[in-house]
Amino acid sequence: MIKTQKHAALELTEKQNLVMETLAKSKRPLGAYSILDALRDDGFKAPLQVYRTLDQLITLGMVHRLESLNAYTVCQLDSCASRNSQSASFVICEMCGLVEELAHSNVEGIVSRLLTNFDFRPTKTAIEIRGVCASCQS
Amino acid sequence: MIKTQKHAALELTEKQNLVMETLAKSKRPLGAYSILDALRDDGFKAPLQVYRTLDQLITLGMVHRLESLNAYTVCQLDSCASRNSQSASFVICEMCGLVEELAHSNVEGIVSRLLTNFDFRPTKTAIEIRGVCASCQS
DNA sequence: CTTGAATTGTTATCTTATAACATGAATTAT
DNA sequence: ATAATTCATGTTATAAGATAACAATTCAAG
Ligand SMILES: [Zn+2]
Ligand SMILES: [Zn+2]
Ligand SMILES: [Zn+2]
Ligand SMILES: [Zn+2]
Repeated sequence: MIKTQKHAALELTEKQNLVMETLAKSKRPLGAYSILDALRDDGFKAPLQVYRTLDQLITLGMVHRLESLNAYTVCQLDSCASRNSQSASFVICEMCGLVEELAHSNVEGIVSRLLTNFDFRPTKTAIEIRGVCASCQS
Repeated sequence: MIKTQKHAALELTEKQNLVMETLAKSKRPLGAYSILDALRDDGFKAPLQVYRTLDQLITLGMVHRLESLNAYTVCQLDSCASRNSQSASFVICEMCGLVEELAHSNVEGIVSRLLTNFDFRPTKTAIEIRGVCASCQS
């Protein structure tokens, strides 16, 4: 085959594209069952089809799971997909639901500083800062 | 009444004490249903009794929810209860299940630095760093 | 082809969490 | 004191999230 492995990895399957589009269209993170409902007419018939597709996209660093919401959102950065990053940091507005991803570069140093006294090798970091966003503070 | 409000707040109800003891006895975080099973003979008959008690203890800053595990653990610090802190940071070993809480003082500055460009007022921060602990690295 | 591995589909089930309503205790008003 | 209101707790039912187990399909060697 002619395609490089990396190139092939970037070509998403039909199902992966459908989930990406559904998440991208939504302004808010979606639960797996909301995604399922949105894609009932597109070949998704059971939760597992959604969960498997989400797992694939998460492994690619294109989707993240919001742990404190049990919900999923498209990655807002370039750096995650390019490094297949499983780690992501978010601010989440409790009033309007806004979710914004924090740049990777800011987070890395911070994590290692947090761990200075903790002989601990991190593999996956989840930072979720909940509060009130700029426009909801008025 | 003679007791100050603060004093009263520190006196836990029977149910709160039972949940605290159950969590403290366990070396690992527990799910709500595990707590329920452990306390079936002590008056807990439905999930909601556990969830309501957990909510109260979380509000007091004595228990934290581990978002990435859907599980609950006793606070390991003094600072959380004294300030009713809802925010907590943990390292979680993926090999042995060890959970260790990171000191509040280290985290606060870090969060505000993360938010320097993000006109965002944080109310509750969850940091969960997964990886491999010291003893599991051998 | 045939076989075995990997992926996908399907059903059933498990875990986690909350809604809705009932009951009971405590506080306040008449 | 008793009725009315409020607040906490109990109970049942159900929603929402996730996975186990197995069947069907695809696809690449041999
Ligand atoms: Zn990302
Ligand atoms: Zn907002
Ligand atoms: Zn704590
Ligand atoms: Zn360990």
